Amino acid sequence: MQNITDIIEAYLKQILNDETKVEIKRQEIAQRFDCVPSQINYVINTRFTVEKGYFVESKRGGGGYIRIQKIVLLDSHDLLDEMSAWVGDQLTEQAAEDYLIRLMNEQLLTRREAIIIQALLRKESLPMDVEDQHRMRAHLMQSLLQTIKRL
Amino acid sequence: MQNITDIIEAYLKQILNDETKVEIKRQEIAQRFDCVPSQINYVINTRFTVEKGYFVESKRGGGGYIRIQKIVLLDSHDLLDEMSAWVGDQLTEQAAEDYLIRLMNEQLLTRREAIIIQALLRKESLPMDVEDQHRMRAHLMQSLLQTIKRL
DNA sequence: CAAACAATAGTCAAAGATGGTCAGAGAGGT
DNA sequence: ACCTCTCTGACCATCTTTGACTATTGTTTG
Repeated sequence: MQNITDIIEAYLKQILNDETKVEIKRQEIAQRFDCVPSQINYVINTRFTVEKGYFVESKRGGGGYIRIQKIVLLDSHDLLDEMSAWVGDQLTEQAAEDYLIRLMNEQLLTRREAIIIQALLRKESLPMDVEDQHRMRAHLMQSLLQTIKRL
Repeated sequence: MQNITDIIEAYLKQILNDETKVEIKRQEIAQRFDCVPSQINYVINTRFTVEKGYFVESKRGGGGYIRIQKIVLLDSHDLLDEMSAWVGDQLTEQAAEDYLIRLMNEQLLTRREAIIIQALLRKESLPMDVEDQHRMRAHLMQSLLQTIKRL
């Protein structure tokens, strides 16, 4: 946890523990953490994705900002359908993990269940070329989401 | 106990006596023990395997790391190995179900977990021809059995 | 009001920072 | 000699950091 990305991520998430949203000025944060402004975009693109449950808005020009919000979905059934749409027909290992963590946070899966499924979705469990792995992983995730609905 | 591998192994295990996990930087350790970085991979691949009771995670790039954790093994370890041998590399849907029921009866899986996994092993979840389904199903079952060992 | 200027944020590709793999050389034991 | 385990280094994969260039929005000026 010594790279800037993790530090900035921690900083923003700590704020999000209290507030439901955080609004920043890219340049300001970049200065505070002594990095280039585009670093902030990197943090947001890798740590505050939809898969991880965040919604990001921004505006350029004078008075510009970047706003990050936790997504709160009221109905788990909707969440499952939404996730299903997000997943589509291709899924990387990292994205799969993010979805599982999300399902855990929404208490739709236990930690143990998430760990088991994660293991099944790892590349080592999918003996095929990378393209097919991504398709296979997405397919399994879709089955999972549909199954959870009926549990 | 003169070779570097054994020395590094001892060093890491000594830390693991106090901590439940140890996180290292490959390059750092390699420098401390004056060897090439890939030596560390060798140590991990030969001394900190799942079979020996360790779980290893890593991340590349800036802020990368290698994390080693002790695994608590169940006393059902032997059963799982036996089942693994039985499964082999081909598995029908019915056989998979039987194994899952067995795992439930042994209290190694909850009912919910079994249902979820069964859904993932159904033919509808494995979009490929029957031959490949059987192989894929076996492969996933093997991953499952190995995963249960370290839960 | 339109044009120019200022103030922001976004994109992308290259460079940097790590860890992973693998085949072959080296070492030690039988 | 042969076999197995260890060690090494070239090459690969992945994640992070940086900066030049671009896009958008707000403000000032002619």
